[in-house]
Amino acid sequence: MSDAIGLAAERQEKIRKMLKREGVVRVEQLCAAMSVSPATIRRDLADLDQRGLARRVHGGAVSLQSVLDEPVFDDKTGIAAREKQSIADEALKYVKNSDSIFLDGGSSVLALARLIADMQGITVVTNSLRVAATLSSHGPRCILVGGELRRISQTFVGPLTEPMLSGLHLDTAFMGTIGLSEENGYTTTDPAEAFTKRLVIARARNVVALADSSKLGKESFSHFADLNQIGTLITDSSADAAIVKRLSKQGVEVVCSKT
Amino acid sequence: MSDAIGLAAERQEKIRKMLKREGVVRVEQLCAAMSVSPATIRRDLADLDQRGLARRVHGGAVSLQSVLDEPVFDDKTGIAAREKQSIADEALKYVKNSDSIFLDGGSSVLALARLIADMQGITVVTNSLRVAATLSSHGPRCILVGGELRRISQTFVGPLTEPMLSGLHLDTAFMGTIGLSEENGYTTTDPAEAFTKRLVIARARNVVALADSSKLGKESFSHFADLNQIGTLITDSSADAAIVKRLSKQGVEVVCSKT
DNA sequence: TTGCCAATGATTGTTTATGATCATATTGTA
DNA sequence: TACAATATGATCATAAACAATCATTGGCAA
Repeated sequence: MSDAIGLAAERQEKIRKMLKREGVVRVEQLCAAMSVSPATIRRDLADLDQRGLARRVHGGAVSLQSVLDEPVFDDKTGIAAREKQSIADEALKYVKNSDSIFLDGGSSVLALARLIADMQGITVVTNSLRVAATLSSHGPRCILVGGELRRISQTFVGPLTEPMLSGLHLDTAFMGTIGLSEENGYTTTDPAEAFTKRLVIARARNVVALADSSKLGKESFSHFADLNQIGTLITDSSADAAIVKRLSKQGVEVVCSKT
Repeated sequence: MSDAIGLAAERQEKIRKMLKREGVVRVEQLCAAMSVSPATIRRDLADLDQRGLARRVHGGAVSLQSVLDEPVFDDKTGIAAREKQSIADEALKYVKNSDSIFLDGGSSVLALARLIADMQGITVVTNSLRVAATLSSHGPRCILVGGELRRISQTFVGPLTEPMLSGLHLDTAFMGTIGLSEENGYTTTDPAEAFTKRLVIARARNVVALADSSKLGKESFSHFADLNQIGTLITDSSADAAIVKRLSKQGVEVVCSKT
């Protein structure tokens, strides 16, 4: 009370300043700096995390800025890493021995690629530089579909992928997506990316979509699949139950990984 | 506990920094740097490995960046990186604006790719994972020829490359080689690798071979080009003068980079 | 004043991170 | 090859941080 900082907004502003300056703050440190209890600081941090102004970690919080100065791609993997990991764990059950599978460039799919790096006896076809790099030193047979490098997604896309894909047979294709809505189905940002996704879907016996719950109900620019073209959707347990139910009614097998 | 770094995120950030700077870190070294137990460091490293931000190895971890960027596989011959660099410098003179060029998987060629990463206005076609990784964040247009991953050379090879290459036009192809002899021409270790090299040569208007002096007079298993199929050979100044002279007489333009 | 409300602090049981121990696996060396 | 040295993963105990709950405080209006 003596020199305690009264207003919540005032404290949070100060926390943000410290975060910006130091990158990391501890609960304990903040308590001392503002003469308030740990409970209050935790509430403030939870609030900041909720509003996307900081990232809560055990013991304190870290600046989003320090996460953001890395390549665009790594951010995506960092943000909902836990959900993506659990989605990947679930997806692994759809990989059978001696299958040939396709992995595209989504971050959940990349998490799956890491699990697959320890397998043998399957064939991985991919258009993702990151997947190929993950499997570069060891892992199952790896075939990369050529094409033009799209830097933002680190994938190879475009019409050049066609002649190569047309010669391949795929058991299961695992695909990420940017948006998934009941009206427009599966959508992504780039037409060239969508083109390649459509080719893959056409050649795969089964298609499994990996989409964390933030993708549900979203729409992006370029359509690449209708709902009924993709047999299985794996998402996380935070998924909106109403949407999941309606998708199920439309014949999509929806799997929610446990968090 | 005294000056131990408290937050896991903070430690991992620091580990990544060290990895970026040094390429390799050891558990012991990290324990000392942050005053925590080996168990904690191992957990951090396992976490980073899981998230694809580092690669765990016995005794510590290595940077993923270095795995893809560093030409670790070229010093069995004892040829210094400096010579390969000077060969690459020389080769750069054969790249003209608005060209489309091919870069294969040799280590001298990789050195050339690093120089080209700062250029614009050309198109790079490659079958090398390392070249693609080098150009992944920025650089000229990059097209990767698909195929099956050959781990030892980190290239994509085999019959699958054919449909893709057959649609492309190449101004200049820059190629490494394992052996180069007057009797057998250019040779490499792997038939699948040779197959792809032949395809490229057939589609390129000019071919420039990059071969450090240790390759001259050597022979490997699989033939991919006759001497007269490759117009220019760039080697280093330690090259055997007699061989160089005889090659020149056979119509090959031989360039020796200055050390 | 009285009563209400929002914010804070304290208490509780639970979860998470850490370090120590030990059996096993890996690496380097004779 | 066999051996020694080291690194490792698994397990457990401990301590710290946590979420949930409830009590307290102080401000404000009727």
